[in-house]
Amino acid sequence: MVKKVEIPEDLQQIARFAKAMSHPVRVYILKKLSTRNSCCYSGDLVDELPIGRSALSQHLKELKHAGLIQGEIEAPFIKYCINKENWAKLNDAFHDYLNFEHEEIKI
Amino acid sequence: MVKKVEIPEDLQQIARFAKAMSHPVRVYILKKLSTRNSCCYSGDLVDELPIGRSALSQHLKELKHAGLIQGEIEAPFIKYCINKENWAKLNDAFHDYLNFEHEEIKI
DNA sequence: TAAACATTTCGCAAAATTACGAAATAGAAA
DNA sequence: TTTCTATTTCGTAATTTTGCGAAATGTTTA
Repeated sequence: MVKKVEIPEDLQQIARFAKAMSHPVRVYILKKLSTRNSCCYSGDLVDELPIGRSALSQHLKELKHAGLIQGEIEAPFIKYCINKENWAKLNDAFHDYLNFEHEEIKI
Repeated sequence: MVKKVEIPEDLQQIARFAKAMSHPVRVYILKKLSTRNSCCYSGDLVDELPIGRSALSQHLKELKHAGLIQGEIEAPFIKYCINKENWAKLNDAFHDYLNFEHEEIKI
């Protein structure tokens, strides 16, 4: 008897978060913004990273769309910061998914 | 003065691990195999999951290629298990990357 | 107002991902 | 040996990802 399973929402959420982190540039940006609550401008990143402005812009858009960062207009710049609430959700989700305690089941 | 940065290896590794986890089916498989050191067959998975055999096979191949699972022939089946060593590396990498302690810098 | 600046959006192309069914492979059972 | 079973590989197609340069947007400065 076959019992097809709808993949649980928490695992689907892990996959969405993982997808947001599946490119080195996005991992770099998230690391930078999540460390010491720092923020930065697109221009800072384009100077550091080995990609052009429009490609960077798309990565920022994707992270924004995933809810992991947010941009605040500080003309003529846009200041990007981590979205603390959702970053915490990502942390919690991975914490639950991975077994950091490495607990062994003891009988 | 522009200082282009080569993205550090540890962040690139996070991106590779995240990519392996960027599809719900693969998240499901890793969860299943990493919990209670269980192993399973391709046939078990294809009965549970909403994809066909060949698509599943490709996901298994991808996880194998990422080093996260390994297959052992147990004819006529192939028994898939988590690769404990690399799964531990993934755990450590995410543990370092994410800030699970949520420590605040206190002055 | 015009020129300069920061960033995004558009249009495009190359490459990767995802999925399927058919065919291939390999071992087990008859 | 032939047949069955479990799984993978192949060929193909649709979709997504990634990146670039050019053009557009909006703001500041001259």
